[in-house]
Amino acid sequence: MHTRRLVKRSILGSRVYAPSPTGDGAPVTGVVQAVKQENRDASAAGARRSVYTVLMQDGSLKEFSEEEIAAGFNHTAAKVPLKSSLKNSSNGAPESQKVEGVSLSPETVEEQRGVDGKRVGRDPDARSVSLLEQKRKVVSSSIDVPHARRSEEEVDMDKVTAAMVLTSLSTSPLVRSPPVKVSEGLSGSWKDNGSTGPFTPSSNSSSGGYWSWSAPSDQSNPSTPSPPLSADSFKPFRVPSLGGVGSGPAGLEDPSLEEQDGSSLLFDEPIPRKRKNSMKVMFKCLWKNCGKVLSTAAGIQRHIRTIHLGRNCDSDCSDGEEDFYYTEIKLNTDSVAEGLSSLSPVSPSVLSPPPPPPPPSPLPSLTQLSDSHRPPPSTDSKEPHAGGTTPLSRSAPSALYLIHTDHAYQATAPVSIPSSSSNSTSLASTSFTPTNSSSFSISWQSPPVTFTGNTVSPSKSQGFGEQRSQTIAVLSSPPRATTALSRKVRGEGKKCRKVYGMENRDMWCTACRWKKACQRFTD
DNA sequence: AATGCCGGGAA
DNA sequence: TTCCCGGCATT
Repeated sequence: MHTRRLVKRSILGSRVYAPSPTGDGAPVTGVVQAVKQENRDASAAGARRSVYTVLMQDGSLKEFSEEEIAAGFNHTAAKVPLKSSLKNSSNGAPESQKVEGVSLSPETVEEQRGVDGKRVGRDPDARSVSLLEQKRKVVSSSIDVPHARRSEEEVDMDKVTAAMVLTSLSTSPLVRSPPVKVSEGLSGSWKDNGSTGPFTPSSNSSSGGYWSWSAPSDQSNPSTPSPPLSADSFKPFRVPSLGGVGSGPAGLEDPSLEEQDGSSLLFDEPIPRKRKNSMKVMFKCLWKNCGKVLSTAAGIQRHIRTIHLGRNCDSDCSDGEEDFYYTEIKLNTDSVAEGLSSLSPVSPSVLSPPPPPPPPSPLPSLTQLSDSHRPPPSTDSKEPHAGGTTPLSRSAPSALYLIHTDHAYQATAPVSIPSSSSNSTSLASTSFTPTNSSSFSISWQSPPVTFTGNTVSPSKSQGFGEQRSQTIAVLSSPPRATTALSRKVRGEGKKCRKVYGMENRDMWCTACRWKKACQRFTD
């Protein structure tokens, strides 16, 4: 109760704009010294008015009606009041309460507030009496409250701004939430956040801290972002307002956060983060000259199964191999068609036009590519881009590539290596100097243009390995006997454990989970 | 020390 | 079969 009341009072002392006394329309600023209620009798009803006594800049006191200064409130700083009003409303404190505090029927004030969201005065006549004094008292006494509110409000605003920032960032290069630090080095981003401090209520840093689960506390363990932190940051806002513990809110957030974490975790090792768009999710067939894009996973799977794998049976006979040949892509806007055409072939970096934002992601990948160099790059090179899931899909194709040669897979020939497309290409083209093989690796990458998640069901992946091996065997014919017996030589490629990390063990292929030879990232 | 995975074993 | 894990080979 008290709090509430105080809050309302906070109006006093607020700076407001008021119509110029001269009537020329130029607003003047002043500080609210007191508020009077008129027609109290109307009390509950609504139509009451309040008169604000404002101390003008020139030292004079003037009275203004609510309407007269309302604009001023909104424009300028009436932050505090506004907030408080919000809060109050949420609390739902009835008017009666107020009354009790004051001798009068201040409720009116409350009502007003509710109406325009401004703050209100609180008081009745008594207050108006010694404006200054009262004001001071009020302010000082209620200082805590107002502050709290204020911070809350600010927080809210921060939320909004944070959301906006995130939104904008999401479009930008990096992926996921961490985007905040995009500009900085990938690695650096975490650090910075930490150093900066998680989230400071008062500053806008909240945007950063808020979303960046990069919680500082966890710096030591980058791989495990700390969702909790972010969750905590919320609490302050929500919980209080709700009054309840807020298990509800927390619960809501956690899930999402967790998801992010999961994905983020995947990326940790490779670092590459992909931007996450809010766009459309499509599934693209990675089969060599296909590039077909469908809007549903089921559809693409069927397509692959029937068209490329030549299987007639339905999903039940699917061993998951299809997963390997398609990838989930997010299209920024539209240009789906375009993307498709270009995608299918591989066009080295050049084509990439589709996703404007891709630049960032590519870079990382490029660097990595260089490392991996060599033809076999297939497996490694991808990681950077795709991050979690992608590797899977890509690896398959790539592997086939290498192996084979007579198969359709390989095809990637740069069908359209067009000149250079424009902007997007820059990134790829520039850094892309790696070996000749590069063309291959890239080709795959380009498709992923918008790669993001993956999530094709992980569970299936398992089967894929088997098939793949079969295919290979066929292609390569007799030579392979060697490996079969004796222990497999340790594969060079990354395995599920490495790619996903222990934290995401559930994302490993079953073989890896069983400590068997990895079926997903075979060498 | 961390990985990858074979050989076994329990459910 | 599915799921695990001891333990050895590799890195």
